[in-house]
Amino acid sequence: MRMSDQPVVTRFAPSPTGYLHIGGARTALFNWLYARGRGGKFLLRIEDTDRARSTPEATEAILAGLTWLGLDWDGEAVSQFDRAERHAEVAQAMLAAGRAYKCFSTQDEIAAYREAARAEGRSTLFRSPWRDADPASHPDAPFVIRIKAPREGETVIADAVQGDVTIRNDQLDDMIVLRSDGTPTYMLAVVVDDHDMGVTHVIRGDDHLNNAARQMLVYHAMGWPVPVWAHIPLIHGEDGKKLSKRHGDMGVEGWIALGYPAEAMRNYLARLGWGHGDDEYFSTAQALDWFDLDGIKKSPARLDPKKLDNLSGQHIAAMSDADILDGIDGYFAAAGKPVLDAQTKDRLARAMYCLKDRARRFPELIEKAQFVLSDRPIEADEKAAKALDPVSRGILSELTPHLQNASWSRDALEPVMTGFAGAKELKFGQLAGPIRAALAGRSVTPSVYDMMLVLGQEETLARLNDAAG
RNA sequence: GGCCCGUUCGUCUAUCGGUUAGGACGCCAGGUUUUCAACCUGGAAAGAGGGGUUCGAUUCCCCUACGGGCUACCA
Repeated sequence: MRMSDQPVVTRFAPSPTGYLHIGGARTALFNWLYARGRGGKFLLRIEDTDRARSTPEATEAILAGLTWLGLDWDGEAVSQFDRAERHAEVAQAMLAAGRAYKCFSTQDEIAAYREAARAEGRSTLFRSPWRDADPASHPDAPFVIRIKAPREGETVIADAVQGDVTIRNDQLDDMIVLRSDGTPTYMLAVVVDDHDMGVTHVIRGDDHLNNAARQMLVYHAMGWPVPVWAHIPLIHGEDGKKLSKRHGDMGVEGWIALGYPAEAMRNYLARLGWGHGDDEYFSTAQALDWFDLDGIKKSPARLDPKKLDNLSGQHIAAMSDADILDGIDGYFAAAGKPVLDAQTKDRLARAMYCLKDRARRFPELIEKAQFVLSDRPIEADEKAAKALDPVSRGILSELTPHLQNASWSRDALEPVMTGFAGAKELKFGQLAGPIRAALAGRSVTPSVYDMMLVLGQEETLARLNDAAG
């Protein structure tokens, strides 16, 4: 039975040495989409074998990032470090089977070997003298276990994204699988874990493409079925270079703090390096339905915040009020602002219908919601203050009586307002500006009618009178 | 240095030998408009370079250039 015929099992295997960055998030998303879209399993493994660089905080940040993105995993996250015994066991098994050997070369000897090789222009791959040594000649000294790599022929990686990638076996060295302190190396650990976890599809960054050839050695040595590989291109910054701090290489919490909803991030990330015809804006359900390995591009993609903004605006407009409120909660938490209290939420909810389709990110929505979040007296910002010059204030004081007896609906208000503007020979804009300033203290707001409706007659008149002075 | 991968408008991409090389974001112009967001119409904008193969190449092959990755007792 081929791996590709079994129920799909994918995994995301980050090393907890920092936050979950955008590239990792996309890798996780691809794995999640592939598995979930096929009724398969999506597993999580924390590659924490590098004790010096791994931190629990990083693990927490990664889990939090995945959770925010809505990428749920099956079962408990596996700690690679906890499985060290099993890894060592496999190394011993390969040793016993003659597929691996003890190497007593010291690090100094190896370094010297490489230096000489480089000087002579030879391959710097280390060729251990212990590969075929008689066990009887083994000294009583520290050793590592190296796998016996073939030196003839070639290894073909049948990659679902990259196609067949052929590596000559003389490019492979006898990599170390077990260190002298008895701990496993990454190359051994990934293979053992992927095998034990039943992973059928390994979807990961193409920085691992060459490693796949080395890892295949372990599969072969153990007689294990090789998973389907899919090495996806890395994401680059706006300048086409590797992601840097300047160019979007922040943790997902950074994107949350910028005010993007999770569904927008999923949409945008999925669209980066993967495509489904001309579809740009789509739901997670559609992505689940459409996602496939053969739609993945082979070239790296760059981040485009403008496009993310555009998609984000479309998603916010389409989200339910409750989802938006939840999203804003997350945004406030990530941005280090106080959580929304019930009253604020209630106010936002009342105005949501006229806010959601005019904001691309949550901060923009909050900014436009100031009219309903603020209480009297309304403080005008600089631009709004300008709109409240003496002439405008006069206009407002003339307007209020007309609103006093108006019935409070858009249909009723509209003729009153336009009639007033017409009588005063004002363009509607000349009237709307001051009203906007009086009601919101801002120059950028939802439509004046919506604000009046949301605020109610009493509050509207009070604010108008406040401004009219 | 060696090996591997990549290269279509500024960006994300479509095209799976024959297209006026399509779409989206962004940009420019105009329209709509009470601000913003949005919307409508139009526009500029691409096959890295060079060789092949072929009746015909963006598409297949080779070389070069550029970009990226791997080459650890890191993951």
